[in-house]
Amino acid sequence: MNFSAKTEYGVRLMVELGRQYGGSPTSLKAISEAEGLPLSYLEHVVADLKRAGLVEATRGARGGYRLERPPTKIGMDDVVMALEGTLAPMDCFVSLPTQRVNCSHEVDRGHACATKLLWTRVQGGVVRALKGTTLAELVEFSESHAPVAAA
Amino acid sequence: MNFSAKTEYGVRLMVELGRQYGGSPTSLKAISEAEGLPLSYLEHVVADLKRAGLVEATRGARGGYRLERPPTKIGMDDVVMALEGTLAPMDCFVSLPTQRVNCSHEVDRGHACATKLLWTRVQGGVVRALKGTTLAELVEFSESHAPVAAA
DNA sequence: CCCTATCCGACCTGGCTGGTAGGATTTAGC
DNA sequence: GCTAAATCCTACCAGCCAGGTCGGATAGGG
Repeated sequence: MNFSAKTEYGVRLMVELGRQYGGSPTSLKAISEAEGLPLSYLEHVVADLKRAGLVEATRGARGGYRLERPPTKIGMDDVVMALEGTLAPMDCFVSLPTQRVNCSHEVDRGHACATKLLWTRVQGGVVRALKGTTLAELVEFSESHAPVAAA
Repeated sequence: MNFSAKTEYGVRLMVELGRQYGGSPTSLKAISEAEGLPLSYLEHVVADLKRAGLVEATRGARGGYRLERPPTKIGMDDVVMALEGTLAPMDCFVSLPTQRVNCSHEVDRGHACATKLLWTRVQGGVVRALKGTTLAELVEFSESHAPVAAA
């Protein structure tokens, strides 16, 4: 069970933007330097976030990115979903837009696949944990634990 | 976020063994045929389960595998952990044997990595979901949903 | 205009996952 | 004791894709 590094980067990026919320847009360059992440890769990451409507861009000089909504209104489930594409713990586990989750090898032979029950519960646990955490919390957490705020 | 196919196979295998609990050992061949999984790969899978003390083997003709404990005493966290190796949602997220979980880039620059809070919660959710599910439940589920028990 | 940004798509590559192969060892049944 | 049916063990392989790079187009501020 592993979230991708892309997701880690994306979350870090969002936290960084959350920290600047209300101010002028933050450039990717600044973020990449602050977090020590490859700039060119961050472009892809932020593209996902933008597509999901979590972030808005200002082009041109002195441009950059800003959050679309206040950090308190951003659930981490949205963020992770945008980056990860899905929250299914198993490939066969597709949750159609309007439907409930369902496993592709539903009743593939005699008996329904038992793993379905398990993955449903796991997914539930993950989603609950993510939904119950807002970006604002992470921002606050990172700030309260900052040891020496830039010497 | 994805569990490996190996884990899926392993869980299916355990369910199959759970179904036979109390009887004579079940051979991998039988399981591979029942579940439509490659026999030679199952050998690797079952090796993990054995190493974790979940399953015991009888060698030789008419041999096979049996559960070490009754299905009601087997939490799915043990099973998945044995197969997956770890339940950390991020690579940097190592839980040392005797210690608490901790992220390798702890206080890697100015501020503690905020993602730690998030991954801790997610992991908690997953572990809770797994721990709260026993193999017995899955066995029962798969049996109760069996439509036509072998025509 | 020029510098700084976002934007966009093509491309590359190492490692990991899922799977195979082959042989050694153990044991039940005849 | 042979043989067949199993587990066991180790080495190998192939494809996929995550993570990362690059080049260039577009947009906007000073």
